Parts: sequence; structure tokens; C-alpha cells
Amino acid sequence: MRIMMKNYPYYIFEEECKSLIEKALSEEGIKEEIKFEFPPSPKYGDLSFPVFNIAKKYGKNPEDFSKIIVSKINSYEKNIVERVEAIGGYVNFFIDYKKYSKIVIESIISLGKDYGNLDKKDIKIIVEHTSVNPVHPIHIGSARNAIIGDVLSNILEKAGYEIKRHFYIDDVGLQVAQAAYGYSKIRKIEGKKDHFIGYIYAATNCIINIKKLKEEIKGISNEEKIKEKIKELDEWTSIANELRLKNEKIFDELINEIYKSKDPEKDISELLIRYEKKEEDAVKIIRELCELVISGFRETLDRIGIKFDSWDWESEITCWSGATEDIINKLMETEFGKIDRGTIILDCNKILEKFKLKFGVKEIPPLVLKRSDGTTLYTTRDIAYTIWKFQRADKVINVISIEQRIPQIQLKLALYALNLGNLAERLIHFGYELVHLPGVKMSGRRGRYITLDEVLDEAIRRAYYEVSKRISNEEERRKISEIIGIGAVKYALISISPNKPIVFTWERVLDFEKNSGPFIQYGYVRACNIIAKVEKEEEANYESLNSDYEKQIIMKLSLFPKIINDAAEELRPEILAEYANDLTSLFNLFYDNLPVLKAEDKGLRNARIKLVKAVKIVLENVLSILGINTPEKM
RNA sequence: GGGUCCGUAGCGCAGUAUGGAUAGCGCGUCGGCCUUCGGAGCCGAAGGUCCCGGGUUCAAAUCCCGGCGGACCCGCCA
Repeated sequence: MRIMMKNYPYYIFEEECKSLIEKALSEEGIKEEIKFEFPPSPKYGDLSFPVFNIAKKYGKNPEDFSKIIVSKINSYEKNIVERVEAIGGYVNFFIDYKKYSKIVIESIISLGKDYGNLDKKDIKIIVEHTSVNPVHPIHIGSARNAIIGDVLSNILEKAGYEIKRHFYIDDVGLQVAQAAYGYSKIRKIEGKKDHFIGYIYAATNCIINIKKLKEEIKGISNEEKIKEKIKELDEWTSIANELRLKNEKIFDELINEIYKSKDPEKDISELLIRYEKKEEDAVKIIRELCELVISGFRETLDRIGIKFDSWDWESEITCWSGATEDIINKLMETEFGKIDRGTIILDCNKILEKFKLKFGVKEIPPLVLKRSDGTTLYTTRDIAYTIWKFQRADKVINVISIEQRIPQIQLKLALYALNLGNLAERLIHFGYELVHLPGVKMSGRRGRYITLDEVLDEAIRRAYYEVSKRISNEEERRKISEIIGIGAVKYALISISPNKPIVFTWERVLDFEKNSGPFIQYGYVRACNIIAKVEKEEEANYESLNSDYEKQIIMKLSLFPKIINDAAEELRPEILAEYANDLTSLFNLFYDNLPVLKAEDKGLRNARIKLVKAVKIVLENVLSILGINTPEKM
């Protein structure tokens, strides 16, 4: 069920305030856009209109002007607005909670899980997210991507867009060829598939780097350069030591096998060339590897309840279909494609200039379309993939770390060069900052990362410890600690603005107190407990809900559709996390200060029960958007 | 070296896009509340040159300029 956005109680209130202001202004011969603010304290009412800008524009004193407006509004007929006050240049609107409480609570209860749904938009959006290279497990950094992508999708869906979630499998990348090369030397799996391949990949990469550096050092005479290379070699040697300690047998086996080859890098490059040409042996080994890792991804993603509508194989969409080659040819026909240093490049600055584009940068380096060995590069293939996506959607959102800002701009520039600027305008790179380990950058190539699986295990373990204090049934303990542990991790990653780097520490991610997933889940459980004890429902007297505790909850509840709208239009998943925390805090205040079941007056008791029900529904709705499950007890 | 983003209490974060009322929240610290719907909670206290310096404005954490500090990026990785 969907109701029109304008029928939500909050919008009815806002509309009334707006028309009151407009009427008063028009009597003064003024017509301006009305912008409201939320007052910092309930004593200034529920919604404010600052008159400063308009007063200035028409040469009036703000304080006097606000008084004039208020005196006019006082003479108008009002419905949900109770009264209006002028304070220091603000026109403050006070809502009539006697009416508002009833319509807010009743609309929430009647809409249930549909409360917050916005008008259907008839716009299809593909959200591509996670898209971890199939060479190592999902680590806590890529988990941020997955969770942002999923929550963003949920928000847009709630806001009425038609959403498809896509995972792009980058099976044509150099990394996959490297991992497959290492895996071909071992050809077995120990433990969880993606974790084991992650190890093979890091070890292979490390061994090859060391081999290469040693050979390079032999051939260099410049002392400065030798020093540089030795420093690099030292770093990789220490990584080798770290890695070898984790699994000596496999590591040594890999060294033996890799050192049999004169030039492993060339072997890898050849494997990739053969894969791009879809040659059978290459397809067999690379696909085998990808399937292994992806099955590991699916297991992990299942744990956190993230699902995809489509798993897009890069090889099929961009490479074997001939789409990438086609695009390279077309780009070469434009004035922007050229040969430089033996390969094909795209002059991005020229495109920037020609189409008068900004992108917040002064210049963009040229995009290399092909490697010298003839194989294609990620961003080039991404052009083909982007066009493919636009055959299936009106808008595309790519959730990709901010590191890839330049390539994502280059991708758009390539679209302009192909006269597909209209697509570029509907392509959004949703960039987010990385998750760092204290002091070091997480790196798949170096095997330096904390996997999402281990974070979840630890979170569940800690939750189990807490849960065991209150719950005795073993099966329940396990079930509930999983819901809570996972909720804690998801909330921790979604509640911080995507444009802030996160330094991973266990305490931060596994917070069970206020401002955390479990805090909100606990509020939900409190609401459930009250409702479970209600025997029969009788007539509610909403007019008796007149404490600040109750009014603030009602206002907050009524804002939910607006929060959905803001989060969707501004692409800000974190404001939903903040909303959930605010609502829970208000509910806790109410819970600790006012009796519900023990309220003496029957009408009041029933009104409070309804209020608790409404809180339960909204918490359930907001947590569902955040992808966090709700336990009945904890 | 150049570009982008960030800098708010001991620590972790909102608030900045679109300038407005006493700059909010959590952790930690100190002091209270379990005979009241479940204390993962609530009440109270201490803690701020909103990185620094200029400028615009009736009004700046928010906008502009210049510093300082950090993260990320700057052609054949993604």
C-alpha cells in the first residue's frame, strides 16, 4: 500500500504553515519561496520560518516584520497549527498535538510496514555495489561498500524508485589472472574458499614481486635506484615472512612452483590474453577460481542479509561480446583517441575542454585504453559495462571507493566522447572513504586485511556473552546473539558519513551501547515487551498525550517519510541511522519517565499503548532499511 | 609538486550543501536511580580558541582567501 506523500501528517502540517505564511506575505505584496527550519528547542515551537532574508530584501526590520506576519496569521483560520509566535525574527509554529497525535499514530498503525513509502517514481535505477575482485574474501573495507550499497538501495526503493542491485564480477582483471596462476600450481582448497584463495593470491603476488625485484637489482647500476629497490624488497620480504607463518606448506609449495618458471609475469600476462580470447584452458582455470571465491562471497553476504538481483560477468558483457573492442574503435575515430608510447589512449583534458565539463578538477590524466600487450584495462571495459547497464535502467549508481574517483570521471568523459553525455549525466559515482587498520592500509595484494567473517564471528561472540546474562535457552542465545552482533557491525559501518575514513578498532565496530545497533534493537524489544502484555485494546484518548516526552516522539515519528525523502534525494544513508538512534533515545526517555500499562487513566493508557505500537512499527521499518534484524527479546 | 576531501570536548561522531535562536550526541570521568512496563536504560555534573589567520555579512562551525595537519589520487592495478 502506498499513500501519496502529501497525505502524510508531517507534510499536511508543513503545507499548512507554508500557506499561512504565503497568505500573510501576499497581503504585503510579497511572493517568495518559503524555507523552514527546525527550532533548536520545543519552546520555540515545532517549525520555524526565519524572516531575515525576506525582511532584508524588502527593507524591513526582521523583528517587526515577523510580528506583522504573526498578527496577520492570528486572524486566519487554522487547522493543525495551534498558534504562531514571533520571536526575534522568527515566525514559530506550534502544532496542535491534540489533533496531530491522533492522525500520526493512526496512520502509522494502519500503514504498518508501508509507513514511510513514498510515491512511485517510475524510474529504474541500477545500484552496483560490493563488486569485490574475486581474488580474496570480503574484508571490513569492502563490507563498508556492501552495506552502504545495500542501505542506499533500500532507501531508494522505499522512496519509490525501482531498484536493481548488481554485483560486477571483475574476472578479466590482472588480479584474477595472478590468483588463477597461483591456484593452478596448488589446485586444492583448505578451509573457507575465498579465505584460502585470498591467501594464495597474496602469497603468489608476494613471491613474484620478490623474484622480480631481485632480478631488477642485478641489472641496475645507479646506486640511488638500487637503494630504492632494496627498500621495496625489504618490505616484500617482511610480508613474505608474515604470510609464510600462516601456512608454511602452501607457501613453500608456491615458491617451488613459481621459481620453476623463468618469467611468471609473462605466464600471467599470457593467461590473461588467452582468457580475453576465451580460450578453453584459460576459461577453465579462471572460472573455476572465480566460482570458488564467489561462493565464499555468497556465504558471507548471506550472513549479513545482502542479496543481489544480478551477478554480471565482466568477461561476458564487455569482452567476449566484442563490446569493448567496438568502443575502442569508436573512440579511436573521435578526435580524442590517439596512439601514445605504443598504446591507445584517450585525451581526457581535451574532452573536458570541448564539452566544458568541470567535475571539480582542473585536469584529468589521459585514459590508457589498452595495455601494450593488447589486453584491455578495467576502465575501458567499464565503458562497455556502463552502456550495458543503461540499456536496463534510467539511472546508474556505482558504489566505489573514493580512490577510484579519477577513473570514474574518465569513464564519464569517455561517454561524452562517444556522444553519450546524456548517460554520463545520469551516472553517479557514490564514493566512500576507506576503512584503515591502525597505521596501515588494508591491502589484498599484501594479505593485510581483516575479513568481514572474522569481524562477524567476534561480534557474535561478544553478543553471546551479553545475551547469556539474560537468556538461558541455548538455541535462543545463538539466534539472538547473531542478530545483535551483526546489527552492531552493520550500524557501525553505516552510521559514519561515507566521506570520513574509518580507522578499524574492535571497540568501535562492536559497540553495544548507546548510538549503536544493539541500542536501537533494545528499544525495539522494550516496545515489544509492553505490547505483548496488552490484553485488550480499548478507546484511546489521544488528547491526553500532552507531555514533552510524548510530543517529541510523535513529531519524530511523523518525520520518518521526510527522512526517507531526504536520504533518497541526497543519497545519505547515514541520516537514517541517526534517525533510528534519535527515535530510540526519545522512546527510552518516555519509557523511563512515564507509565504505559500502569497509567491510571484508561484513555491515556490506551493512547500510550498505541504510541508504543507506532514506535515499534517505525523502528522496525527503519531497521529494515538499515538491513538490521529485530529480535523480540535480547 | 598539483588536485580532491577532511579537521568540532581526552577519544569517537552529528551539525557545514541552502549562513540564523543557548554548537548537539556517544564513549570515558565524577555523582545518583533496580519493592514501579526488562538497567544494553534513565537522571545529574565536569569537559569547547568549532585547526590557525584574515575577509564577506545585521549574523560564520557553515561562505571566500591564505596557512598548518591528515587521508586519497595524479597513463598501461582496480
